[in-house]
Amino acid sequence: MAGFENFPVTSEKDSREAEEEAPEPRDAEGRPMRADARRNYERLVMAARRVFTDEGTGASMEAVARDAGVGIGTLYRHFPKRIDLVEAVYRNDVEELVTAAEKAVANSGPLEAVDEFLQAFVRYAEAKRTLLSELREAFDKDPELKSRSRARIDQALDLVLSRAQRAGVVRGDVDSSEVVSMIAPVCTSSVLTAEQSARLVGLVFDGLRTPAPPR
Amino acid sequence: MAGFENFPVTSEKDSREAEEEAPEPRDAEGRPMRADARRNYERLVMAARRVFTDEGTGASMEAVARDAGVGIGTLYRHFPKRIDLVEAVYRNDVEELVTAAEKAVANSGPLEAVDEFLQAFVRYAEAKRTLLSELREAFDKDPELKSRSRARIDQALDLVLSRAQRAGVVRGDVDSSEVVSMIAPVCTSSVLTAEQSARLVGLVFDGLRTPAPPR
DNA sequence: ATACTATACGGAGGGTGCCTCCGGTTAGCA
DNA sequence: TGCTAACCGGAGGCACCCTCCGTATAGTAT
Repeated sequence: MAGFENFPVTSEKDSREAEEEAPEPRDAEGRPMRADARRNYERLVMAARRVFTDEGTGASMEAVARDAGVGIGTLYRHFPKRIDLVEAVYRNDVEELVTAAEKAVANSGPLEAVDEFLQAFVRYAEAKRTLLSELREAFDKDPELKSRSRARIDQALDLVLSRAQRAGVVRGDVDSSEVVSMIAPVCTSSVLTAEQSARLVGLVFDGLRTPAPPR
Repeated sequence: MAGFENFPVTSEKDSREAEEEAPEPRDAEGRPMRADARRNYERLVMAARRVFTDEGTGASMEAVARDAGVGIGTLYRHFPKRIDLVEAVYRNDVEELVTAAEKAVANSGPLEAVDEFLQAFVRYAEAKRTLLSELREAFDKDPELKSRSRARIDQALDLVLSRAQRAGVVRGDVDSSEVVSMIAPVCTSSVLTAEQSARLVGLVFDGLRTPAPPR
């Protein structure tokens, strides 16, 4: 429906059903994408992210195509409807959040990793703000998009959170889903500025720490 | 800028500067509006509320004009830009919230009035959800719109809240602005359904009661 | 290396929506 | 009842979303 279903950006370690290591991007029919098609697909998602963050909802498809250096027809070949492009950008942002969690686990201490991930989440939500209404529409059209993305974000946070809990630096009576339930509305609220959201999430971080942080 | 500045719906008892009791609606230059103009203005706001709630952001100006039974030119005479119409609907909703508070104070007991107002607030916020991004734009264009509306809502809640506090049925260590700060993000959050928002506001209401409500 | 074919590319153009302009009509007043 | 200022309404300009189809190219077999 939305052009290409799952553009593999993440490197899933999920061994539940190791059907195939698929580093090769494939199109809807399962055939590998042609090199030029893949190049343009990636360019378009990147351009869309730039243009949407710069111009908000008012950004035009033509502007995205121009920024990507491709024709308007190419854009619509990959993303039949405007909402499909919004969805692709969103999926990309979610995957970046996941890799941010993986990087934090790999490169930072248990507590720092939590802080880094929460900051990444604030940035992620900030970008989401401008297209909030269009995302809502995408969620209405495809409810699974919302639940799957939410599950993926919960997993990502769990990666850093449970590690911090095992290390004893974060209180053990919260799970990642609860934390996301708390910070997601704060970060996407339309009545708060980005700074206020960031501050509130900082308070949540302090609340997670154990023992109590120095005042 | 936005057609007609302050369409008098409320009956302000503010005696700071009683320049004139103005039940007569006036246009930008201070002259009274012609009867047909006033009729169409009101029809347009009502029609816009209907159409926006039904069709969301995708609603067209033509649809509003049709629903109001006026020509497209008339719509643009009153509301030069689409955002001006959104703003008018929003102002109208805020004023209805204020009158809801006044009615609750007049017709219900101290505690029931608080509950009624909170429920009215949930409905108000629910209607606001669909045009959230456009409202954000309106706030950016005219920051005073946001602060004035917020102040007016705070006042409205204070009407019912302080009465309940004087009656001893609501804890005294909260003020209306705090309560609005708490429920506004909850009600406009894009990650919660309307039912979840209503439930959470119900919890806030329980938390306000003193002594603790029966479980 | 070359030829073939499936696939991708890109721009012209249709349809819709926001907004403007101006001639016809009507409310308010003497 | 007549005058004038103000209002009404629809045709049309401009921008944007999206479609269609002829052209160019990647991938493959010889």
